[in-house]
Amino acid sequence: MKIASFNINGVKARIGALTDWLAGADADVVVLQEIKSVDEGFPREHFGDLGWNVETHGQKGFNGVAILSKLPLEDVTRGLPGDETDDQSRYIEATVVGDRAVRIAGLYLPNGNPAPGPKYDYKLAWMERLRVHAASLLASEMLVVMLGDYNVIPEPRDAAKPEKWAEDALFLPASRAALRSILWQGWIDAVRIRDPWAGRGPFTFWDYQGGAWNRDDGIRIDHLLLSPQAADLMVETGVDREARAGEKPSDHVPVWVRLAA
DNA sequence: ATGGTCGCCACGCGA
Repeated sequence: MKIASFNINGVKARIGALTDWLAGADADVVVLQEIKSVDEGFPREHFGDLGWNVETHGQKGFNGVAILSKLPLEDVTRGLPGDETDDQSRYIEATVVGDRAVRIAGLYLPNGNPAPGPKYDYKLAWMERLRVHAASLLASEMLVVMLGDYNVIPEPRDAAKPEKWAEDALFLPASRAALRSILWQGWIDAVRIRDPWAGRGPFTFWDYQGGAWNRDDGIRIDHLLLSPQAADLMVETGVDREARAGEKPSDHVPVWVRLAA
């Protein structure tokens, strides 16, 4: 089972790029972030005609997440537990059954800029809720893949120019510590362990501004976290860097993992 | 030091 994450920065603007990527990706399950659409506005028929089951958790204008799956999506839940007053659409979960059942958790973690400030407070509070919920996912002992746009640069080598991000919510010590506190529960960062002693990158995001792509001034903020049971079945992982060079690209590229499940 | 680019949706906001 191949499972991918793609922050598409507007599903309506990305129908072409997303369709093209899907045609060559051989993915079974794809979680999307920043669909920037309400549920009714999602091009459900377009992707349905291509054989995808679609579950969305949309929002007007901003945010919004979705899951596309070739296999049926079961036990779908929307929203991150822990705060009934949080009305931002950033989290969706579903189970996909291939050779084995895999729990898929798709997330769009708050950006948090400017920091300090209320947006950064929201980011850290959201990460604390994610930490608590992630622990319950691990306790389930299911195969779990928790993936998406984490909006956190884990380490200096995950940025082309780490010094540029020193004051940014994506790289502040508290953001990195909060991500580590989740990882250290026992999650496996699939792209990182592929080559644990490698140098910089691979990157998953290049800003539209300032020619960041042409300078390869990127960061790694889209992550695949695997439960130990899922990591045992990991056979391959990758970052589809070439998607950033396509027509009308998102500022993020897909990341993916293949499980023997 | 500043402005640089997108998407959404029709204006400024969020990233």
